[in-house]
Amino acid sequence: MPLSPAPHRRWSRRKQARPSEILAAALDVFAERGFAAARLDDVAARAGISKGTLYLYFPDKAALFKALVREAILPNLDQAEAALASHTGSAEALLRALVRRFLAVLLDQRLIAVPKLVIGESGNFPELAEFYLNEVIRRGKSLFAQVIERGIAAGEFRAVPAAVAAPLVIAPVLFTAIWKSTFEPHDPGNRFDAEAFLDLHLDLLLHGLSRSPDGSPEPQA
Amino acid sequence: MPLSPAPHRRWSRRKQARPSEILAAALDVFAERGFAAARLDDVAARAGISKGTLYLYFPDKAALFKALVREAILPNLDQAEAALASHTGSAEALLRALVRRFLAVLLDQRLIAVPKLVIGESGNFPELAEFYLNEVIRRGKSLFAQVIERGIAAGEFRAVPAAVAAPLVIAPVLFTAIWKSTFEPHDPGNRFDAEAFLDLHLDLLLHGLSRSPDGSPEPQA
Amino acid sequence: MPLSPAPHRRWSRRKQARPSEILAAALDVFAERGFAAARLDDVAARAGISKGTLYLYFPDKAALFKALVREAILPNLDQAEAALASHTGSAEALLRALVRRFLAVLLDQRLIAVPKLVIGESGNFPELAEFYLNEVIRRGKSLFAQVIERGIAAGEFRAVPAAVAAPLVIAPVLFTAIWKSTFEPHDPGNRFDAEAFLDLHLDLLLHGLSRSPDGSPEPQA
Amino acid sequence: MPLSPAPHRRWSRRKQARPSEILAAALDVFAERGFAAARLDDVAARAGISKGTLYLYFPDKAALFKALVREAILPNLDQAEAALASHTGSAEALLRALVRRFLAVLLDQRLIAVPKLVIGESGNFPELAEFYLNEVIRRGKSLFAQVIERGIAAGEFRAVPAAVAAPLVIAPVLFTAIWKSTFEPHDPGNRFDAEAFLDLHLDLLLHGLSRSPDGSPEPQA
DNA sequence: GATGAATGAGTATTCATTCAT
DNA sequence: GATGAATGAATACTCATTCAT
Repeated sequence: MPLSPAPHRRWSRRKQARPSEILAAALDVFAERGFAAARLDDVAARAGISKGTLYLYFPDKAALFKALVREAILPNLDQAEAALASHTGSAEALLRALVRRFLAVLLDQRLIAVPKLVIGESGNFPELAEFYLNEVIRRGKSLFAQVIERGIAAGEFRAVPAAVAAPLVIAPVLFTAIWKSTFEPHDPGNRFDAEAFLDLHLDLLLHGLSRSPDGSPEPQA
Repeated sequence: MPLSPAPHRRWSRRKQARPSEILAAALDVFAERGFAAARLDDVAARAGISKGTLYLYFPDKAALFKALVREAILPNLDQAEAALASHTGSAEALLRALVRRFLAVLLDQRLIAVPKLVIGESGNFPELAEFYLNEVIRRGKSLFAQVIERGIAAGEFRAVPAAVAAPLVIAPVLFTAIWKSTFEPHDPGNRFDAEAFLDLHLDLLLHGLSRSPDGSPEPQA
Repeated sequence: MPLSPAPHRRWSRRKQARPSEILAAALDVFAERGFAAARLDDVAARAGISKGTLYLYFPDKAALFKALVREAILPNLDQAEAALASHTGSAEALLRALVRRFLAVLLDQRLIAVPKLVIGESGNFPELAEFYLNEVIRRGKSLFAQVIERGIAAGEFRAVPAAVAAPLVIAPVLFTAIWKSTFEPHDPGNRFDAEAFLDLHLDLLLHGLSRSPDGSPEPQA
Repeated sequence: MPLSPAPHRRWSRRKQARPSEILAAALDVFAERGFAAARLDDVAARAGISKGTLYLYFPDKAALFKALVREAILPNLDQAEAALASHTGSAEALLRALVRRFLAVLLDQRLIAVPKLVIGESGNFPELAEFYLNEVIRRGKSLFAQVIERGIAAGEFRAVPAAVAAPLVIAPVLFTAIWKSTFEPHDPGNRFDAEAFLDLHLDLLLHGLSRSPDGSPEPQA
């Protein structure tokens, strides 16, 4: 749990907790307003500190943004990589588990706001896009590529190019998270059924990846 | 071609051309900076007019944004719906054609900026998210759902729930367009191979959708 | 009738009528918004012409203001001076008549807006204050002073200094007009009873002015 | 003394003093330019602060205006009401004292600018006119009406309708203050003799109000 | 003459950042 | 460390004025 959404335990030294509290507040505000429209006043107020104190911890708004990306996302990648390393079951089971965990993290921790911010601000903050690309996306893509390769090696999957297939696993997950955070609040009647959507996604995908008993041809790269 | 990227005309009948010229400029600036960080000065400068002239055509920044969505996106939907109505071949061929056309429009006309803007600004402009949801997304989703239903009716596809499957067709296309506009500029070595990616997407998808001769089981909803 | 509040007679040559129509529109707009907040767009729209046409008749906003003062007020002064010259009855009757006429003009023609504008803009347009002082106020004050002097000369009034007393006649009239245009619209329950107010004003004033042999007031006619 | 025209204090406890300093500056600028033409830059400069600091104390221009009305006028009304409550002498003495005090406040503190602003901006800021009507004018009118009623009750004055007569007391005072602030600066030769004017006003008025020994008839309402 | 599209200087307001306390 | 008052650069928006048609 990289961010501390709770007011924090009584006995914790404040100075230790502050950065995380601030980042949690920043995530909220950035998620609601976007980067440019987010006001540091609001971040400070939500973190329960003064605006000046913000600058004791983060030199400027962009640094706050970067720290948020770093602290919010990377631990989840560490966790997923550990899961990959320790997994012993089938590639399909691992793929299903990672996809569900991926979506859960994006939604439960409101972390979907982070890629949305990166996407929205890549024009204004190229270094952030680069950082995100190198530290987050590459690792995530590699993670799923490894799962696919493991499945191919084990004879579970057909020999698709893993680097091309990996984003194909991810895209509907991101789609779901973006949808739920962007459109569902404005679409009161229709809940987006993420379960059914991801079930169908995984079923079609795994069906397509599976070595079919009838010897259906390998899809071309 | 809803936007006129062409520079200027003679010194008359300008009033007709202005709105499109302004919207083309606005698309550029919004795409580069996002909504909140875009300066109307820049839009005006890029359209070759003064700031005041902007306000002769659009009452405020939000209206400019809305008009952009309207004029840039809707004609493409009209076109796609016409293609659906007049298509006589297989559902698969139609699906492949629409997906390619969809991506081409997003990239060639830089229109991917529009959904990115909507996503980034939905917190600040809820009415815009609603408008986009109702006018664009619903129609697009319905379009692909109809193609799938047509395939099911024709016996080409298995009986998947079309409303759930439609976003599954779309997600990788949006992913590609977002990737190419957001990350590829910062990732000079690695070109994202959209061709290969969409080929694999369509192959796996159509494979999964196809009525297998051996009577493989229908995927559960 | 210096201003033309009506759309104008069909047969009138427009070029003749235009300036008056514009000034009538300007009076409306200035009365509603004050000088600085009045928009020439509104004046033009209300006059039924384009903004450019305004500049064919008046070089700038200040000139419009000055012309308004000139055309709206001076004819009424001419009229009042003519009434003074031709009057043959008692000074009291003349005073009463002029006071009532003064108020009626201010209210009926919405001319109260003009002194209000002069008062409000004297800091920004010193020349206008000077013009109004010299062309309007001096003449008005002189007018009432002459009536008082005539009354003194005729033995109707006591020998008060006429130049000091004249503004004393005027002040409650202006007060009434300002009240009715400024506060009565926001005070729906309470109509300001201008009749009773001016009656009391004139009664007390004339009572105070009246020549009594024993130093006590003579009963008024 | 509600406004602090004094320049500055030590470098602390400034937050206390700021609002009054700002309002004093605002009174100056509004008095010179009117509301719409006043620039907040000028207010800030005159208050010795930056433009941004203004917004720390007043949310917008209209709020500055309202606060000015509130802080500048109401204490004087409190004072006058206290004087009325504690006065033990004749109604005439009280009336004379209040009238002189009224004028002195308007001129010494430049407060005449406030009713001039209200009059000039009532079209643009109806709520301000309402506020001024309810908080200032009603109380002021009631104040003078009470003095008159006290005089009637004590047998000093004739039985005139006090609510009608009260504005009659006030009108020449306002006239004087408006004159001195609006026209006297542009009329270098002729000083307006406020002393003589108010003397004559009070003499005629009190003469008219006084119970004449010869039993002259009460003026009709 | 008349129009109204175009202009750009002008102003209210916001907000990231600083710094004296 | 923490505060929050102060700053001023930045920007959306307005409107008097001009001028090609």
